[in-house]
Amino acid sequence: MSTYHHGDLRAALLRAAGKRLEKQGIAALSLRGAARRAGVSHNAPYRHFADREALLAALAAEGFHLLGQELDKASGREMGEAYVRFALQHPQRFRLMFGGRIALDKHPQLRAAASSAFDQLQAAFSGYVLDARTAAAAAWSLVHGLSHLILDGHFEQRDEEFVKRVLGAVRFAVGPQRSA
Amino acid sequence: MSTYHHGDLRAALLRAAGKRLEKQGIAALSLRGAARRAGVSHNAPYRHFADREALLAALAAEGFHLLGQELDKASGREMGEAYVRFALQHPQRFRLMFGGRIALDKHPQLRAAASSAFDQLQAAFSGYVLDARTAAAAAWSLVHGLSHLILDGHFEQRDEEFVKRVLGAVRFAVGPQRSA
DNA sequence: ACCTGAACACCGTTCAAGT
DNA sequence: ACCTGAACACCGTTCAAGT
Repeated sequence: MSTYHHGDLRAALLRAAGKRLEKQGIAALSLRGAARRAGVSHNAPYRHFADREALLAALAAEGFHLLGQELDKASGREMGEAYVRFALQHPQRFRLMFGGRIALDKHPQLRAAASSAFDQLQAAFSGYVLDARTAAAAAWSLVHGLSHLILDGHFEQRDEEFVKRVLGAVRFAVGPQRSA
Repeated sequence: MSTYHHGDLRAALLRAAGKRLEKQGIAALSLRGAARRAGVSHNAPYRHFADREALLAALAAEGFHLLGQELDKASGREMGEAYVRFALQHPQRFRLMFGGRIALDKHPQLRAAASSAFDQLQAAFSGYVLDARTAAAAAWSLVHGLSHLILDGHFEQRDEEFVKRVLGAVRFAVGPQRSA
């Protein structure tokens, strides 16, 4: 047995850190801890991650890919609800993705993963609104802010019903309801 | 001279930490560092803050009070722009206030300061919409999400013009434009 | 290439002690 | 009450060394 890590130490570290993330929160993430849990010396992770932030960036990238898959499954107006649902189901992951702990400039793969998810939101607006970019920015802001504020505990409610009501209270002025 | 700290060590620590916050970011905040800069032993801060999180909570509370003042100055529809402006002018403070680093449950003064600011946003909707709470939640989500996404660098633009265009793209369906 | 142990400079936090 | 120094258990990161 004695889990050897051949080429997959990187994967093992991500698995260990990902587990710890949702259970203990971002602050509990450490390179030394991940190494310990993967059964290697505290120094081995540096072969795969330049520093702690690189580990966080990799975990965040996983999150963006997962979010993209969830948005893919939803269509049109349900995408907003899917976005909020993702945040509520993976609170720590969501915070990691959007908490400003990672400098996007230094991690191009992360920026790519993020804007890919944004593109999907934007696509939902293409073709039927005048200024799709602006409408998409507003829609993203809405769902993103709602997610964050719920996670931070600033609303009394956090059920699906509440989310739908808030999202339903908004119309996009540049949208089709104007030319209709 | 030799700055004695009589009763104001707390204030001195907050001043030192606040300075460091905007310059170096949240991760650079430490009780030991604040003590060093205030000229006391690394242990003195514990007389005024139970732990590191209590220091962060106090800094965040300052931020909520400041945000409240800015919202006070603005009226009605300008409050949204004022909110985003506050975030862009105090990025690290804003992240501290909303980054999920502080457990609101353990710091009631912080929760109070936060919901006081929210009340101001909500007041802007009272009396002229059917469901003021829902509309206010949507409006807060919109400006909050926009602020965060701009800070995280997810939009190419971040000028006032862009902010106005995004905020202007939204109508609140429960608002007066329906019954009008 | 991949992994190791030793070392350095930082933390938060606790404790016993001083005034 | 307020402050101190010593101590403990953690970090991230670097370095010289092993296979």
